[in-house]
Amino acid sequence: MNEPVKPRSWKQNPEAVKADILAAARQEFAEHGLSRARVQDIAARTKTSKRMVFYYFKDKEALYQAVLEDAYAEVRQGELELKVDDLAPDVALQRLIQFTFDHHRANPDFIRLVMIENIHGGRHMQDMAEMPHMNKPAVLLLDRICKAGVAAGLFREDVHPLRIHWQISAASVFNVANRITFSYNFGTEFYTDTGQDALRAEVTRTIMLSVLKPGTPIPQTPCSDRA
Amino acid sequence: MNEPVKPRSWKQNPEAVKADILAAARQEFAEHGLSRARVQDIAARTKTSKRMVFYYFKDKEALYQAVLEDAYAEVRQGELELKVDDLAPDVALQRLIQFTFDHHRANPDFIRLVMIENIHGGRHMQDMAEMPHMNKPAVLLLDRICKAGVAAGLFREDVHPLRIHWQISAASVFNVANRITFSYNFGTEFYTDTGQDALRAEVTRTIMLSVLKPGTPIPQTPCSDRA
DNA sequence: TGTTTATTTAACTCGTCGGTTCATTTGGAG
DNA sequence: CTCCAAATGAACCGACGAGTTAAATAAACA
Repeated sequence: MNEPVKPRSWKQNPEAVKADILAAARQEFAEHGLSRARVQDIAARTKTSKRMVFYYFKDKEALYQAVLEDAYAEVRQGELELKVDDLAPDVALQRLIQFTFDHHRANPDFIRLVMIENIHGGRHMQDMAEMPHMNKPAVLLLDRICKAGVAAGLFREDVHPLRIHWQISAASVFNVANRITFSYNFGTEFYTDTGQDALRAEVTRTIMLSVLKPGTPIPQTPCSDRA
Repeated sequence: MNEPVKPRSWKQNPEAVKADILAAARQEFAEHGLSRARVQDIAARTKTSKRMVFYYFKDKEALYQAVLEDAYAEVRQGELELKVDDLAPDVALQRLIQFTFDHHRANPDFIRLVMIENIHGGRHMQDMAEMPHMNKPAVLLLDRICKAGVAAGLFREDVHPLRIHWQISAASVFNVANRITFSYNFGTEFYTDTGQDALRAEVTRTIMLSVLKPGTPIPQTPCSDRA
């Protein structure tokens, strides 16, 4: 339609401005880390000015914290899009693994923020009260899948949902977080598109194997959603 | 008392001073990251002064690089201490997994440096020519184990040594690198001593299962060396 | 001992960057 | 139109910290 090309006057839309800043800051923080990120550079990525960054977020740390919270919320929200409740437990678990692998791969910025937060001892996430139960759904889903899998006689009796989650996370996070050092030390074969496919298949197979009762066949992989 | 408050004389021992600085810097960098580490604080941990840091290492980046190289060398050196060549392939692999898990756990500073390097895109390790072949022994060892395992009919025909290494690393690195965020989000049960033992056992079992031919029993875990 | 050179110290420089001040503009409500 | 509060811009400040200067002192060796 006929947009006013020249914003000779701005509309009051603080939320949009804040969102703009948040997005810019996420990139900048993810790229450079907390201390190397420059507020000036963040501002440069936005439609607004450095002054406004401090206007809407009190200081750099608060901004970083907002970015972290926002990124967590978004990524965890994305996880809810996986619908597996009507599938057989083994298929459901398999898809969950593949989905998580892809999802992390599709969100490298988030992974970097998590790395940064770990380096900083989790100092900033501790103020975020909502965080603990943003993460619950993932484990609850795994819990349901495990219960169903055991009930169906497909899974080992001693499956431990949180441990499975740990293993899925380990592979999916490591894949993104340590890409650089791993490639440099051992070559890039896993970090081509086909390499990633193979890796995902192997990770999936490995975890499935550890969960299924001995002898239970692994479901044929349904080629699944690429993120 | 009128004693010589300052040591009036010192011995010329540049190597010791450099090593002192290197150790202090490693702690400081591991704790705070590259940009948040303060040269002044590094100096404070040494017996010498800030000036000397610049005297022996030209600047902060060069010092960081020296630290990284030193840490890599030390950790990779430590890996050579594992002697498994005379063991059966399955037992050897199992011990390698357990050893790696423990070894990483015992070297959190190293892991943090690796995280930092990943965040910085590997910019500093690229100048280190020796790095690629510091890492070879680990994969070569795995290679030998795999060949022996296949030859003995214990391992699957399609084992891929580097992929196994990837999986061992993923678990061992994630365990240390993401301890903080994982505990905060999902509780600390895996990060007690007994929790770590259980986790290591599960990681080991999982990877063994993915390597062994279907039906092959996993060796009884020999309680192994704690790092 | 004397001379040279490596090592050390304290004080200083100076750019960078988070954060602020203050004046101005704009939108909106009455 | 008028007034107020929200929003914005430009210029500024101050501290923090990497890296330097220059002079002092001890070691090494003749």
